[in-house]
Amino acid sequence: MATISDISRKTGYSIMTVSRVINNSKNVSEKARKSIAKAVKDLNYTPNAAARRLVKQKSQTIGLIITYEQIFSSYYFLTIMKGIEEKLEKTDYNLIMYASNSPNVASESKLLNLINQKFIDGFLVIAPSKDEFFMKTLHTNKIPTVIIGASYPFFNCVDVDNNKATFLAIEYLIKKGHKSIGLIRGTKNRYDAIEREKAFTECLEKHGLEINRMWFIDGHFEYRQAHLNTLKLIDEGTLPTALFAANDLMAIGSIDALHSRSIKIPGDISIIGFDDIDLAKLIQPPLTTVKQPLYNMGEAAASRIVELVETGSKKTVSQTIRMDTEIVERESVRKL
Amino acid sequence: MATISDISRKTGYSIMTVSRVINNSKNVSEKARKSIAKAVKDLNYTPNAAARRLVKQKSQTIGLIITYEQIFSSYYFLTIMKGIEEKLEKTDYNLIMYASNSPNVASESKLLNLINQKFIDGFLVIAPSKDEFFMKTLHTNKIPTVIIGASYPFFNCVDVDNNKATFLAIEYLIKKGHKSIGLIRGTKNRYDAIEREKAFTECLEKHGLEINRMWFIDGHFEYRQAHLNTLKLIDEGTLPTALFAANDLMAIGSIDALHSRSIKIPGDISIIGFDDIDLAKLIQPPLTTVKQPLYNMGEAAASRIVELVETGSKKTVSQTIRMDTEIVERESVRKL
DNA sequence: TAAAAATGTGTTACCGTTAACATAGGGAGT
DNA sequence: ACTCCCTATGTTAACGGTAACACATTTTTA
Repeated sequence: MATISDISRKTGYSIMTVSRVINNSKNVSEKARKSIAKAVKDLNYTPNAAARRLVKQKSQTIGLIITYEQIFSSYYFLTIMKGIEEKLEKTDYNLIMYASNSPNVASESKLLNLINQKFIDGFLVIAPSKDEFFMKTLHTNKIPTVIIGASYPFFNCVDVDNNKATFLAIEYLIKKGHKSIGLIRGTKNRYDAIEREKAFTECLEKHGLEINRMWFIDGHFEYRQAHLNTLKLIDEGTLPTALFAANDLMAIGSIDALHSRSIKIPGDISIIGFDDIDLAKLIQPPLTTVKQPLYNMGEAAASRIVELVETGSKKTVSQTIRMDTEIVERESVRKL
Repeated sequence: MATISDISRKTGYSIMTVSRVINNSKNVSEKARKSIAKAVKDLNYTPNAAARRLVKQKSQTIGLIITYEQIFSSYYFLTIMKGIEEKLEKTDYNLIMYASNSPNVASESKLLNLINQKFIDGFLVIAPSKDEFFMKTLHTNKIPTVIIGASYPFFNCVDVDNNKATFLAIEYLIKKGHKSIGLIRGTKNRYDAIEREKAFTECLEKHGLEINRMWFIDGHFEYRQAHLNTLKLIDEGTLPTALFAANDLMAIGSIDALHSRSIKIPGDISIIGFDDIDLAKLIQPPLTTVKQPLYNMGEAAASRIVELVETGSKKTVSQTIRMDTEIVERESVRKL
């Protein structure tokens, strides 16, 4: 592989001038710039990352921590990831994924080593659950970190206002004339699930509607659990006229279950989701849902972590960026 | 962060002796070793990865490429990954995950840069599909690579014998007295799916049993597709007495569908899976399946890639390691 | 007991890049 | 014409480690 000296030798310029061209510094003549650029191309040169890291004392790479549960509810996570990747692509930063829960990733010492060895400069964490042990490590060691999809105290976060978004969904249903509304809830130890469930009951209370615990379906943010437990409700209980699912995957699981029992959507029951994953518009009927700008959240988080890393996280005050949500009206909710 | 010179200064030994202790070289006195080891601990020293990479011209890291489909069929992939991680943990190598299909990962140039910049030393790829574009790049550039869960020509692979494993499953069903057997097939462009389907028809032919195309259910290796399409078969067709699913996730999707139509397993229909994922033993009835030693496959692949990277892949001849499979008898198949 | 080998330790150069400083030449201002 | 400053370029010294070699000192071998 070609090095900076090869370019230097080939063009007759010193390595420093070559370095300047590569780094787009100024004070380089147009002539030098051209000649060196050509040589870079001809020799197919790319800067040696290790050498750069060594001298810069920075790795120019961001670690993305995901937990196993995320991998399961994959659309959600993939969309965010895409936003992160494409934003980072425009900067000088690389991305490394770490799957946590596996015994040897994200352990306290591992995490610190990554930072200390200048292996990575900062972390992005997608929707950690409430009691995630490594979050404490991240916090006490002041490691540059941005969280996506959860509003963790003391951290930089990119999140939606779950309360507001849930009110949006429920009041939409109410406006459509629904008075009996059920909830398909997410994983119990996740912030988003907790906040949405809380907002759900608050909203119903506020509008003086009955809160019927029978209509709380455990979905764990998963397709299968939502499906199975919806079936159970159908077979053993009575149905509300509308259902609010804390994510789209569960909404879809529920819809499939309803269909398999010949229950029409939205004819017999309406359903609204949360997220607006790709699948939402592809299923029958297309799913009405609360859109989270997942892709943009990924982008925003990427920008923020780069900012933190560049300015030094110690100097900046933690802040949480709240993204807007909106109802995407499709065909799974009908007016009563 | 402490460096090797800090240790040197603190202990009075030269940096070279310190380096020797850190790398467990011999020709170091017990006294020096102890004194330095203590200082290492006291100063919480860890070697700077960038400096090492620079001088060694190696990154000591392996890239794991997974495609988005893998993320979906997550148990399979996670088990393999765990094997990889835990094996690599015992060596001096790090692991970086790359999710392909995202536009900016695994593109030709990106892949080459990773290698050229000494950012990673070699790749591990989990079950790439037949026409995966980056496999060509990997091959033509002679990049150290090991494939898991597919037998790609010209590559180092760790795989099972899908033909043999499928025969095992089908002949098990036949031995139990089944004569009408259906297939839940996987994603069409994946080697494992293709091989298992081929073996399925061959085995039926060999035993003079009818091959009924109506009983071929498309499952795409996914829970939901298998579920939906099983429902379709139940509602619109007749059922065989047994079903062979090309992976467990589909078997489970199918079982859930059957159950929701009050069809008893194994009473009314038997079903056998493939993989032996964790969920297999947890569902009702516990799933009889062909066990793939996924964890061990991950381990074996990790060992192999390290071997390739250390000895230089040019010198070694490609080989595919075949792991054994076995039937795990549980309760989803009954004797007719 | 002298020569050879093994052991423990240090010195130096280098990996590829960038930061900081140095220098030479050309224009502008007075 | 003389200083002053800007522009383009080069030189040197790091960054933190390892390899190769050198050199005592001790141990083994003949």
